[in-house]
Amino acid sequence: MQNFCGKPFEIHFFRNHSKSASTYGALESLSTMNGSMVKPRKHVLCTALSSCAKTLNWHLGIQIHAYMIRSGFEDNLFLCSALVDFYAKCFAIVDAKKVFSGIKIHDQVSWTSLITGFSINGHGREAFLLFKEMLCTQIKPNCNTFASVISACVGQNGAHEHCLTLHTHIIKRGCDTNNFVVSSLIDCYANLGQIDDAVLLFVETNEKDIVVYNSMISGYSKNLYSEDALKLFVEMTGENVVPTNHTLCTILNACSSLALLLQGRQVHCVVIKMGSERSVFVASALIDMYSKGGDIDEAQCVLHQTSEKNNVLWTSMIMGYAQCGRGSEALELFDCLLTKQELIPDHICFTAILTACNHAGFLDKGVEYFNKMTTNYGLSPDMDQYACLIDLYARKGNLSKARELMQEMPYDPNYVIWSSFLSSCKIYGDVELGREAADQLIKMEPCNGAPYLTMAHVYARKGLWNEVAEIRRLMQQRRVRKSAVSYICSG
DNA sequence: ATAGGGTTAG
Repeated sequence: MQNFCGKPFEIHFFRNHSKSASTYGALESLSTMNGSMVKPRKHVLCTALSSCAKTLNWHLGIQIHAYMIRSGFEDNLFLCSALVDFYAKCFAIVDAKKVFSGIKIHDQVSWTSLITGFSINGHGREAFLLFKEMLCTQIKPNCNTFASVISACVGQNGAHEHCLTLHTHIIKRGCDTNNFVVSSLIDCYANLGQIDDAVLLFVETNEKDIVVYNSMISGYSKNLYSEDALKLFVEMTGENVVPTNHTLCTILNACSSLALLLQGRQVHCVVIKMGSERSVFVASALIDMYSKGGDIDEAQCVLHQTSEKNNVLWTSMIMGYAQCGRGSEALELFDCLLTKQELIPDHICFTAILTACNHAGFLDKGVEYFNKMTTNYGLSPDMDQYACLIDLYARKGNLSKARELMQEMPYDPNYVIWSSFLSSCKIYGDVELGREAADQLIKMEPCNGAPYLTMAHVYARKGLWNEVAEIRRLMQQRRVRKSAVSYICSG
């Protein structure tokens, strides 16, 4: 048995993780043909290439490319488009571009394949530029093209303008009722904070599928309209649209952010009805929802009922303990997992355990974990873990050690770090370090009155009335407002 | 025969 390159084919190669029957069939028939020395026809190669793209079967894909060249199929537009798609999906965007440039006469599919390729490889700008280039040709974009180019624009610079331009073209070409296009547009508008535009589009769409609903629900959630997200979820259920795990996660997050324990429990019922508890995504959303809602025992139950546990689930639980002040339990769980080697901790695990130490005031333990991170697990701490440790020292009153760490760490302290440091300076009445922290904060956010007020408080406690007056003068001179938020922030 | 949407956790 020979393959296209003269080496034997490995049959098991075709029995990979392809999900669709057609993918399996295409690869299977290709292997059978190969065994019987029948030359595969062009359309078989085309389907096979598409399957290689879907299953990231690089090895077979490049063999098909080689075979195409040897058999004189190099100029076939169908095969070339499929090749562009294959290379792009396998992250070989340079090869995809090369094949695309070699095509003499393009069609909608070849253009769309490369636009999608740029998009999924994170080159949103190039995707949009290529789309504009396409507009200058005879070949007009269709719904597939629009769906790709819009999702490429999400989060890009100039997304607002691009979205407007695209929407105009979409209406002109009658693609504004296509669910693929609508869901991308909703996502794009929601990411721009233009929730009204997203809603307008949503209500004007007649036969909405689950993805369109999911886009709108997560759009609401992203823009902090969690109540609307929940309302739409209920409405969707009434329309007999079946939620996916993705829907449930989004909805549970909405419940978490509103600390809506009651509604969260109802969603938990839906989760059980759908048999979605096994999804680690759903389980971690549940744990998070119960933790934030204050029902740590229920969070524990969810964790225990989840058969496949991973880092995210464990970390959610540890963070849950940390946030509700059950520091000892957080440490106990973490240590137990390490001993049993059930957890290979990463940066976020350490943030969780350091948060637990911080909330419970376990300084020695905190230092121990912080050091363990590097010595036992080869992880170099990032800003978050430094922030925990610095805050831990400062809250315990060791301000100079905290200040030292801020200088030692390979990052510039951010607003949160300076701000919590200032709070500790206030508690322990350290004028010198407090003044430094306040100066830094004022430099970072000149209009925020909070650091001025905290410093005024520190000075007043020490009876430094001249300094208090100086602060008042500075605030008037710089027109810094004492907003309600500032009062709250200054503690 | 070839191309398309929402990727959900800490």
